[in-house]
Amino acid sequence: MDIQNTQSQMRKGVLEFCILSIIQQGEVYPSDIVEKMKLANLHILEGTLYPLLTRLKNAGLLNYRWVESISGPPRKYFVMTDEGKAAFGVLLQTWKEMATAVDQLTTQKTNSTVTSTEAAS
Amino acid sequence: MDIQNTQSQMRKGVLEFCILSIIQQGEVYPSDIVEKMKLANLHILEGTLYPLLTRLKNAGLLNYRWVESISGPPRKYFVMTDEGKAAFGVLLQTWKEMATAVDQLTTQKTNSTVTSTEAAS
DNA sequence: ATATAATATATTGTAAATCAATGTATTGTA
DNA sequence: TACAATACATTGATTTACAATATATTATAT
Repeated sequence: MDIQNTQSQMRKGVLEFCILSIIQQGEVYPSDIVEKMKLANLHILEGTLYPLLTRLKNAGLLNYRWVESISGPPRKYFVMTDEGKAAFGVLLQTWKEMATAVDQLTTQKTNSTVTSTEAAS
Repeated sequence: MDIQNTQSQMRKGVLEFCILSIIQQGEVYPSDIVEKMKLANLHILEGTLYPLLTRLKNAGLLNYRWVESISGPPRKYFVMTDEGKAAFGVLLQTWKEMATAVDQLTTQKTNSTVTSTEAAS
């Protein structure tokens, strides 16, 4: 239990949301996603990404198509389904609301000490 | 794998950060925390909160003191340690950076389709 | 007095998900 | 022919939130 753990927890929470966002912006294959996430300082490993994409695909939010590559094996390019787009809209709203709530919660002023008399209520 | 799961993941990620924030604002006991989190639409259950507080206490970020209550058993009021305040400062910075990164990532424009020729690089 | 309700701290077992490590397959290059 | 690079994928371990339940204290109702 250290700070780094809490920091990574924070990043984990938005992983799926960010990945859906990246795919919504255009077709990508897993390495693209890793790279884009890295640029946003939200690192994700392949061992995390592949099962996650499979989950999202099985949930009907994503589809993929094979695209041949000259420099290696074929790639799975992922695209959003209509259901995925709708889900992303919901998550965007959730994110905005949560970010607002967290900002409010974390920028309030300090309170005073509690006495045992006040603890009576 | 549904949207609600992703939503709750998102909220989980900021749990510790928000709880540290609440305690930093003044002494509270667990029920206070549950209530304040509820007001921010970030629900947390006691089965989650107690182990979490114990973890934070063992990590040296929190301390507590017993305060007698007239209406029931004594309460554990939690306070931040100096180490906890420092950790909260770091997390606040992490949150701000992450929120900015996520906002940027999720408000970009849509790209075009990838051709197999472009997949050569 | 005794039982019940309310409050409060705490633990246990389960399920989900990330990560590190590794595996499998394909293509290009030495 | 062997090796390196690229890419998809799985496995085992660890963490952790949750639901359910346990334990204890105080107030209230009968």
